[in-house]
Formats: sequence, structure tokens, C-alpha cells
Amino acid sequence: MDDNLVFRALADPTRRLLLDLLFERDARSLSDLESHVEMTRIGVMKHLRLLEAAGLVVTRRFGREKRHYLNPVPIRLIHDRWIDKYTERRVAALVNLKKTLETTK
Amino acid sequence: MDDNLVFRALADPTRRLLLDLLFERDARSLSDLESHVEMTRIGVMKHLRLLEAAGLVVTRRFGREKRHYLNPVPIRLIHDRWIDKYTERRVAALVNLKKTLETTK
DNA sequence: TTGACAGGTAACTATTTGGTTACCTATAGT
DNA sequence: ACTATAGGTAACCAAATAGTTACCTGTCAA
Repeated sequence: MDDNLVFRALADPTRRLLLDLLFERDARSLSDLESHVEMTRIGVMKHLRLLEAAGLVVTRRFGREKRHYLNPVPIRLIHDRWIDKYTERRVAALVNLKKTLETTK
Repeated sequence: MDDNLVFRALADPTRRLLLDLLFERDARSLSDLESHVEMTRIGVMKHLRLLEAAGLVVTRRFGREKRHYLNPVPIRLIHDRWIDKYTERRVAALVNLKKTLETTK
């Protein structure tokens, strides 16, 4: 699982949207995903290929469908690269505080 | 703090190396960072500018030096976007297992 | 067995991005 | 005062990237 592939895959807003869709609901086909994005099917396919190469998405064929699943492991590895056990609590608390402030604003 | 800036900032290997250096030790000057990277000072400066714009690095001037500090909050937000409280334990455990296997290999 | 649907390949184009050189500004120390 | 050091701006170039159209393959269902 190459680092670079993961970060490059995450760099595009369309690909992040695809991950959002899969986070919301797994096992989507290409056509399903395509219908949620303003883009050609081919465009979506190329994005999914990159996400799969990065290990962020895994796929399985069902007849003529190819279903897509989100794999959160590479995301966690990003986290662990720059947030160690000691700072994790502090950062998480800070983020939660920030979220609380934003929702009550 | 724009999403897109963060992800684009993380997409480049040199910028990730800079974050690694700051993770290892904070408060580094541009010249310090430059000495660890095979690149012109200007190249490093442009990378740092992007990291700063993304909020991944914060800076403070001391005389003629500009010191750079790692800000882990945007990294945590990436994590929280695709890993919810329920799957976090599972994923963290999986990652730890993976790390254990790799170190004893 | 034919038509419709789901997915895939190839070739091309416009834009973005990473990096350079050349030149400029500000602070420290002797 | 002046020289070395730390940082900054502008203009430019080569390579990578996101997206397109046109065409091809495989599977389901009547």
C-alpha cells in the first residue's frame, strides 16, 4: 500500500466525494456512484481506479456489477503518522470543542 | 480552514517530508528545513507556504528567523471524516495488528 | 438471439503544479 | 558602516492530472 498513491488519491474533490458516498452507504455500483456526480461515467471510473489502486476502495464483482467498498485503514495510517498517542487525546479534545462551538453558533 | 487546501498540501512527497521533520522536532527555520531537502530554498519556501495556507503548519517570527510548527488538527479532521466512533476501535486494532506483524517479520 | 444495460480501453486536450534562476528586503554581528 | 545570513517576489518551464469523445466487451432478460 503505497503512501503516495493514498495522498494523491485524496487530493481530488471528486474522489473525496466518492469516498463520502461510500462512507454513507457501501456496496455501490459504478452507475450508482456516477448518478451522484456531475461527470462522465469514464471520469468517475478513472477516479475509482485511483482510489482502488490506493487501497482506499476495495471492489467485488457481482454478475455484471462491480460493487465498491470503503477501506478506512489507509486513513488511519495517515492519522498515526503525525499524531502520536500522547497528543491524540489533546487534539481529539480540541477538535470536539471546535465542533461543539460550531454547531451551537 | 479549507478542506481542499489541506488535501492538496498533503499530496506532495516533499511537503509530507517537511511535516515529518516538524513532527520530529518543532520550531525549525526555513534554512534548517531546507538543509534536509534536496531542493532550492525557493522550492522549500513555496511548499511551506502551501502547508501554512492549509493550516498544517503555523509560523512565528523571531528576529530574522521564521519558525515553523506542526498543527495536527487538520489531520485529525481527515480521520474523523471517514472513520466514525464505532469503527475507530476496530480500525485502530487492525492497524496495530498490522504494525505488530510487520515489526516481528 | 437480440436489445439494453453495466463496465472497460484508447487517444487526445486544457489546466495545474513543482521546480528553477534572477533579483530584492530585512536583521545580526563585528 | 558593511558584510553575511535569513527570508521574500517575479517570471518562467516541463511534467503531471482531470476531463473529454469515440469505440469495445460482457452479462442479463424477454
